[in-house]
Amino acid sequence: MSETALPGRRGQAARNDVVILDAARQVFLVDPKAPISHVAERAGVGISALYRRYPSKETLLCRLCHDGLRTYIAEAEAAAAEPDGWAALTAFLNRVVDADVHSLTVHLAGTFTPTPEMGEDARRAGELSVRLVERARETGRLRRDAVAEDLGMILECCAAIRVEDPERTAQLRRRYLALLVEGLSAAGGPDLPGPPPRPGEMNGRWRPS
Amino acid sequence: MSETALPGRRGQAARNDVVILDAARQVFLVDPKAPISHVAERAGVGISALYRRYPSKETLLCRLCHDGLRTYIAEAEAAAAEPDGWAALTAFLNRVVDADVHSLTVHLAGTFTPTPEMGEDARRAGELSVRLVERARETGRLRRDAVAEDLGMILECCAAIRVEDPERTAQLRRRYLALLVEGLSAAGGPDLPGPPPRPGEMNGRWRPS
DNA sequence: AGCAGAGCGGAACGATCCGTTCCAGTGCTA
DNA sequence: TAGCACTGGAACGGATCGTTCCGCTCTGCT
Repeated sequence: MSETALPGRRGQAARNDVVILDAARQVFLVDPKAPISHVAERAGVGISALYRRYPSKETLLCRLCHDGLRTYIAEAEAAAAEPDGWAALTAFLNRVVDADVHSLTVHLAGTFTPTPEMGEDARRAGELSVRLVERARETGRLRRDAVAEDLGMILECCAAIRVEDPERTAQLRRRYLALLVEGLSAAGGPDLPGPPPRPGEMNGRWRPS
Repeated sequence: MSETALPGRRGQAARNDVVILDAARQVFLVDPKAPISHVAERAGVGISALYRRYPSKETLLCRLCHDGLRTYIAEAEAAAAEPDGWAALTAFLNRVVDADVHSLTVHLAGTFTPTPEMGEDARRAGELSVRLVERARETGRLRRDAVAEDLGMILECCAAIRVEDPERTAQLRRRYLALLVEGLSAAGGPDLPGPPPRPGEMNGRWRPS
């Protein structure tokens, strides 16, 4: 925040950088197919301001998606520092749901061709998820038939919850995440039906469309 | 099925009636904004065959949506006949998820102006849901802070699960529905966070767009 | 003070898409 | 055989959207 004091044209440009990114996040969160002009309007800038920064819509989408992936990784690494494996898992899920990372990363996939670096990050995210689930299982509070790939599906479920008011959306998502986590912790219950999700099963979207 | 034997032009027309409806369901399930030509292709008929039956795309969408609503009601009434309240609720949820009714009814809302009859049916569906939850609560297996409106949200969660293969999609949905139901049955656990969903809170879509 | 140019707003363009209409063909049915 | 219900699919007109372009402003440097 120390550079918000920058005055003049440079300052406006620097401010626009973040304003545009914020607006894009909000707009594409609500409608992944929104036209680029909506982003400009929401940001209160002209279309030129967008095209000065990103050579195409695809580039902007890619940036947004990659940012989301990085947030996911950061939260996973933060959770890894938590000593209790169960608390680490639940805190991680809550943070990721609150940050609305999943909508951004997943609902945008398929609208652009991913960079190699993103593939690398996606793999790293996968590894961290596995580790998180392993540690949670070791505590004995996680049901034994849960797998790492369940995390993505659970996040997908929560991302589906959406109402007009963003704050209320967050509240409701926490409610159903709690329900799902309660289900995850049922050690005594019956096994979950069906074969669990396989790695990469949900990623049909990642081929360039 | 007794009329599939009808030969000739009349028979083709009768067969096309159901083929078109089936195709429309499949297509709009995957992409609610799909063009009408996709439906025609999937059905293996020309566009005229569609417009002979429905005066506009909106009419077809409305029909699909209303059919889904009726299925919901039918399943709810069937569940009401089940003597055990908990079994009634879980069976109902499984049937509705399997029938993929929620995607049709909800993801299509807002793309047309609902008929008064649909409003009536929607109210009836709401009443049946309340009754279902009440009976399940009386058995003591349903957590006390669950409300009828939770059902819609749970269905929304399940509808969010979707992979390429429809059969596999159904399997996975059952898995996460089981997780959610397990959470619903946790009588001893902590209360769910946040205020529960209010009636009509999820229905911002029902205004004509 | 004056100027080069970075940065900007938004109109204009061209491509694509999609709902709907229209017409010529086909094979029952009477 | 004449009429007609039904059909396939081309054609049309309108809307949408990504991108380009042009004229303007205001800054930072000389």
